[in-house]
Amino acid sequence: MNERAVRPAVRGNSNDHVRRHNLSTILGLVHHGRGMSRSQLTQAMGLNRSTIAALVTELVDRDLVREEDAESTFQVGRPSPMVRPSSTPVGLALNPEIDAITLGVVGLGGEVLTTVRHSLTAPPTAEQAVEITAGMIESLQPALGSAHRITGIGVAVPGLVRERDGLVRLAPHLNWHDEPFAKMLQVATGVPVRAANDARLGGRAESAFGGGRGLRDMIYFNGSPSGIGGGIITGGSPLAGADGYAGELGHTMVNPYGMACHCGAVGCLETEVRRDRLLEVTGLGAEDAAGLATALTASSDAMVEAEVGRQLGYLGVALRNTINLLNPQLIVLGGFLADLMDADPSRLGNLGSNRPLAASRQSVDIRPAELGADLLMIGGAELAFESLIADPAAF
Amino acid sequence: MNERAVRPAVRGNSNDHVRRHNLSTILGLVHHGRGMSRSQLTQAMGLNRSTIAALVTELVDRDLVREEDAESTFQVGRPSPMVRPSSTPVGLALNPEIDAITLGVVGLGGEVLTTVRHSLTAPPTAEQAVEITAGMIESLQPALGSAHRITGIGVAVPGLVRERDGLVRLAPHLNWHDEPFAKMLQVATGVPVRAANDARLGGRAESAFGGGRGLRDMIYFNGSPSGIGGGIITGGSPLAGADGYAGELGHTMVNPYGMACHCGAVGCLETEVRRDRLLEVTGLGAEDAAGLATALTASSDAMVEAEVGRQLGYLGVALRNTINLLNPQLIVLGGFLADLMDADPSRLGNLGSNRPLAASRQSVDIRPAELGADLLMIGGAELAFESLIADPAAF
DNA sequence: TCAATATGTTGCCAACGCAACCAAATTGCC
DNA sequence: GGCAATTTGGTTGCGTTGGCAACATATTGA
Repeated sequence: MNERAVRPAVRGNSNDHVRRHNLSTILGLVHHGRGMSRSQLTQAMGLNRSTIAALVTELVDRDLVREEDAESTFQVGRPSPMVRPSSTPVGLALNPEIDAITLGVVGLGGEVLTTVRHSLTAPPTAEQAVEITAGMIESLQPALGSAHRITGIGVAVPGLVRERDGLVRLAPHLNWHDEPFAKMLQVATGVPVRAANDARLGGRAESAFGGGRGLRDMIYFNGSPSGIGGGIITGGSPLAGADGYAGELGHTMVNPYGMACHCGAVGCLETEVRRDRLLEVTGLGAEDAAGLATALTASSDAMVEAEVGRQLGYLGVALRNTINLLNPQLIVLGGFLADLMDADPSRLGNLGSNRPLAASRQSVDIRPAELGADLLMIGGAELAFESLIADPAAF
Repeated sequence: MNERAVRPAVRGNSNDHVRRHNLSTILGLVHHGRGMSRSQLTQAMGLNRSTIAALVTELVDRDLVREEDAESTFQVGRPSPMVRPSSTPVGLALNPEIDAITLGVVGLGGEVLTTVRHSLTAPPTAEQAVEITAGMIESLQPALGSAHRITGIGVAVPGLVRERDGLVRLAPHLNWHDEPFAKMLQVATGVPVRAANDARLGGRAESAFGGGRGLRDMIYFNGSPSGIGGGIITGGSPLAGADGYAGELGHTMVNPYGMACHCGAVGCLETEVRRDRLLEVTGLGAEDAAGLATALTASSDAMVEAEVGRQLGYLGVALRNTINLLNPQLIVLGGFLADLMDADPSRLGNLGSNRPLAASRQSVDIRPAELGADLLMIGGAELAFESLIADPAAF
């Protein structure tokens, strides 16, 4: 709650601010809870019943939430109507990758309505990605019809993104350097665009709708074919850092005698813990990656066991460091890191020679991710909904 | 139904909260800025002049701030009076150590008014520390007189502290285990007590009044005789983690083939980067520690150079990890880590094989601490003032 | 049937911050 | 020295918001 001198604490009419804050809080609760009864809202916010009623009515009028008949709660008393997200506002989530561009239509409440995948034969330039995306949105328009309203586009970029303005500083696999992607796409589509690192958005998705629901301090580790990234949630909100680059868990030093990383340093987590090596030792191809988890647990091969042990050891170092540094309640492992954990669940449970401080260790749980393929769509939509939820009355 | 008794996770906002928030913001600005003119407050907060006037008047009536004649600004227009922290409210800062207990009286604005040091021949038990502290406060009372009012006590503990309730989980050098120190001291003195890790409080002090003034994302590394700790500020407020244990930078893994740490892990930063080794190679005793900086820079001894290089290398690993993880604007080195940096300033400037990601590296500055001996007194007082600043009208 | 727990609606009150006005104080130009 | 321009302080009345109380109503379970 500490306001800093550098930024105005309050702007404009503060009566408006109260209203805005309350509308925002209700919409946020309904969005992240996928629906709450009025009495739950009243309790959660500590406001008067009549105040909640007035606020909910305004959100209904603005077509941002709708009220449904009460669910049977088997409780004494008059049932409280459910307040659910309206299906009218939708956020678009975009994920440009080397072999495809994926676009999702996501409703409030984090429900993925549609996903469209545009396959590519070569990594797209930023210009191509903008053009293709604009076309995909164009072709979605009839399906969306007038029943939906697009609130924004959230782009999950496999690279470093300056979140302030959506400048892609570096996306090595796409070979993008300093591309003002958010601005380009906004000009092309006329829709507000925000962009962020993909793993960071995955973390937001797991925090909002996955294993981190309701937790204030969690860390998401994402293992992708091209490396390891992460997203940190502290105090209930995503940790961005000065420019939005925070969460680069893949570049934690785990082996001083390890290989040089493409980032210029030595012994980074992502040079030691790699999906391709796991596929290699299990004899799988990149196209069989879905079977990696079963292959790892089923295997009794010594080579496989050794590689799994080696990688889990390095992962443990990174876990220990982050637990000591951030004292999270939960660590969520996504992508192939979840497969790796499944291959020897006890190993990460007691971190052996990588013991975090006992007190911090006691309060943390390490679990695989709950959200699956839709992770980045949900995370991207969080970005797309952000300004709507921050100020529902402005829409 | 009395909702105010409970503290729900998400709170709504009401008119009362607006007032409280605005009073709090003004008092926080005046405290951290050590005084601001009314017009500056108006600009910083974006509120109406008359509103600021009413708020400042209330704070003056409550004897939390005072108004002084305007300073000459050489600007056209009617001069705006300076709003400065009142000298009435004082926070007490306590720092129990193995060889002494230090108690400070600190005014709003972070001004250390008095410091009393009680030397010890043996590390105190928690009970002894409480007793001694109560006596020290008692003997301070006449000096304080009725002109000052104690708002609280903030304890800087060399160990792990659960910030929620001030339980000292482990203070190895004091040999305290699970001591409810804050509660004990509160019962003994009748004054609200909060406790936190010493390095975390050092970070808050540097953030509020040192090199981190006005920055939203910074990290403080503290090198003490007994180890390395740290404090993290993100988004303008201290990062606590689930229980307040966040910031244990001393237990970052920097050398997998290093020594076993007392924490149970191997190769922690604080087992490799140690003040006692620096004193040893420079031929200094523990009592000459103040001369360490000059000894290190003056020395041309190869042994010294090698040890400095070795320790800077390991420190670099920890810096790289935290920069990649948290993308701070500033890293402040305190204690003997500042001496270490001074011995070879260029070394940490370009981190060599410990290169953080270029984008994150560009936005970070690495500097020695600005605050000296009063660091923990100022940091402790921040804790003591916290509830006052959060709700000035309650006092 | 009654008690308990909800919601809906209405009217009133207190509090907040703002706009508008006038007064005051300082700088800079003539 | 005088005057305009500029900036801020002081005071008052206004609009908005949320809290609260009171009463009617809906639903469940004993």
